[in-house]
Amino acid sequence: MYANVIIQYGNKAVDREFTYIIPISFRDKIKVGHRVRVLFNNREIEGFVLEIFDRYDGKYELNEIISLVDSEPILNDEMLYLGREICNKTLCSKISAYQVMLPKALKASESTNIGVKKNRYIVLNVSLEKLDDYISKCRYPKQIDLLNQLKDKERILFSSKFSGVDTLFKNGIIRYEYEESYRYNVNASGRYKVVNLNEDQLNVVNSVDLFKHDTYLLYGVTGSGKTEVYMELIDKVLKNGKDAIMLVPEISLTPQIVDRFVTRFGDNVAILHSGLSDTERYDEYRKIMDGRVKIVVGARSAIFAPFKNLGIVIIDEEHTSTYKQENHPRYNAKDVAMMRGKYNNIPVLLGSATPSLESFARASKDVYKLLLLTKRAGNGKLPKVHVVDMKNEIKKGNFILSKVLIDNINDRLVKGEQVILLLNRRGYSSMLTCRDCGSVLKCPNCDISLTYHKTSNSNRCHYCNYSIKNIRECLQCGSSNMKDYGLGTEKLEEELNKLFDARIVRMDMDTTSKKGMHEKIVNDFGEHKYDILVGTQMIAKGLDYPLVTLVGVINADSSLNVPDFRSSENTFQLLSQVSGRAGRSEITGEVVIQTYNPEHYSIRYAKEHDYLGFYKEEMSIRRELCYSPYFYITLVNISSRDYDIGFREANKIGDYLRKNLSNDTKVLGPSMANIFRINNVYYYQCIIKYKKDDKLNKVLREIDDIYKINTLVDVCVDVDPVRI
DNA sequence: AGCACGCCGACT
DNA sequence: GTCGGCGTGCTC
Repeated sequence: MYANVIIQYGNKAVDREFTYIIPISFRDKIKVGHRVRVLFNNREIEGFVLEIFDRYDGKYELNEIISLVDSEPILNDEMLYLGREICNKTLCSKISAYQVMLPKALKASESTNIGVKKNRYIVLNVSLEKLDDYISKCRYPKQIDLLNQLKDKERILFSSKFSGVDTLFKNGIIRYEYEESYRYNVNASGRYKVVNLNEDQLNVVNSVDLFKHDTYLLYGVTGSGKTEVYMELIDKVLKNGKDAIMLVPEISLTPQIVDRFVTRFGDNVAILHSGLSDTERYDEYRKIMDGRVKIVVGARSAIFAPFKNLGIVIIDEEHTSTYKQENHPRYNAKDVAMMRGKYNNIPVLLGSATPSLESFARASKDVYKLLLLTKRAGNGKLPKVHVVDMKNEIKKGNFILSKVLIDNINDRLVKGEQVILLLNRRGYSSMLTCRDCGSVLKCPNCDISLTYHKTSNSNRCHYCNYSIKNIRECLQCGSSNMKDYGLGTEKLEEELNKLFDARIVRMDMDTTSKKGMHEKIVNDFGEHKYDILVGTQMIAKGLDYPLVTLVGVINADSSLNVPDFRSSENTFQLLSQVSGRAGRSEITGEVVIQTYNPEHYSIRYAKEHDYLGFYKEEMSIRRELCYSPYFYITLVNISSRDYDIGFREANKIGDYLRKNLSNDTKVLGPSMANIFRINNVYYYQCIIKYKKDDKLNKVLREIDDIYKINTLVDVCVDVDPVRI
């Protein structure tokens, strides 16, 4: 018997199956999906069995498989299917398609020592008579105490508090029992209660057919109680004896949402997010594998939860780009959800207050089934939105905060209510320029200006992490006449401290990089330890604070000026989402949006809470410019450390695409990428727009094959990119 | 990724 | 003559 094995071994050139002989000793045990140890190129490594067969006609002298790593296969049939589909759709390497589905402890690699934690229990090993006999002769009070405890307890968890336990063990009085334990546990806070659904919510729940595959789009305004709907559906799925996956964006996987699920479903829930250590992640994964939990709540990779009887997949905030992995393999959890939906014949539910144009377009063409929640659950009103034209404010000398916003903040502080301020740029100021020679302080490795961070007194590159401390003089002309431009969260925080006598907390990548800080800020703000929360877009999603009645957006244009065809959509979504943080209880909230483009349609429609209006206008632009959802987009990224080689090869690739793809397919470029140079690597890109092109997959694979052995140029295909 | 094989310059 | 430079190509 033979097995085809795929291994993780550096170069893309070895991303194929290699054949090994299955030794007689485990012929009856080995299955497809098993993790095995093999000798490859004189090194012992791990791989996955993808095929088992009886006859080998090839010409190689084969090695035997050394051993099985685990007693059961790591990849089940569904995962093997998902791996093939992901590889096919995203043009990634085969091995990465399988590895990405697994926690680190279960990946095929050279060595892992992430083990299973076991609890040790002390159990009585002799009859009660013999025990009494032993106690009467024993001179140690601590041992006697322990033995007396064992008289009416089946077992006692081992602890270092005891003494002489090993002596008792050696004397055969007690024995040890071991049991697997899980390191990560969350308990309900008791802050949440299970609420009854209103009529609208019930209608939505009842519209979902749990016994066949369909994709549903739940379009529900902020605060309409989508989470309650999700939980009710999951409850029904559980009652049918099936399991559920619920995806949320990483940054909204806060203790709040976890708490709500644990409150309702207890220890039936596993949590998967990037904050877990490798061992914790492994434990959560094992809870799923072992059937100890029926629900997983998690970020992107939780879509691979190895449930054997999946009943529903729910994707909250479906419009967010975080479901797409931005590095290899570039899979989108939404696509994987559809694959699992079809495979298991179960519903997939996408939910959002601002659905992506792609999803809403599919819903309006009945490809997805549209479900609606048009009212806020507690009959709360959507907040009133003021748009402030900063061009006028600047004339009045208000550079950072407008008068309206200052007045409103003061008003809330007096009333003891809370304020959230969004500024989508971290750091202190966005650039440092010399007033004498006009030069801008730039990253030496990237085509981008350095951001000044006052807390660390350094100028940092947000792309390559380059950092230079304490710049007082211009590096070009030596002048000390330096001026910083642009506004970041640090400077805003400083300004707020000057203007208000309030407790202010800042939440951005810089204040949340330490483990647990994100949760701490979220919790502390929730307990009203602060009055004002300042932050980047990570504050826009999911947070639910009844005391927040004012939301301010400081520079609404920052996401508008990004050169991406989705910048209007992203801006509209961000403004709508952050506005939704205001007035979630009885008190109606207010939102102040500061902008230099008050007439821009994404700001106008966000002001009116008019998703449909925005949708229609944006769709007509997308149609005009041949963008998604009217055309599919695939990006071919070409990068090189050598400017000329990159340019030459990018042009070759552009020509090749134009020559070999269908006539109705449009190939743009190559052009220089948005940021041309990052870490001294030059980036070019070709954009492919198509409605249907049977040749595309084949042509892209050809290009991939040619360049996978080229060490000077890197070619990376991104199907359905979320960013251009 | 490693590691071997292979074909040309400066050395005991 | 040989030791070793790292370019190319293979790994079951």
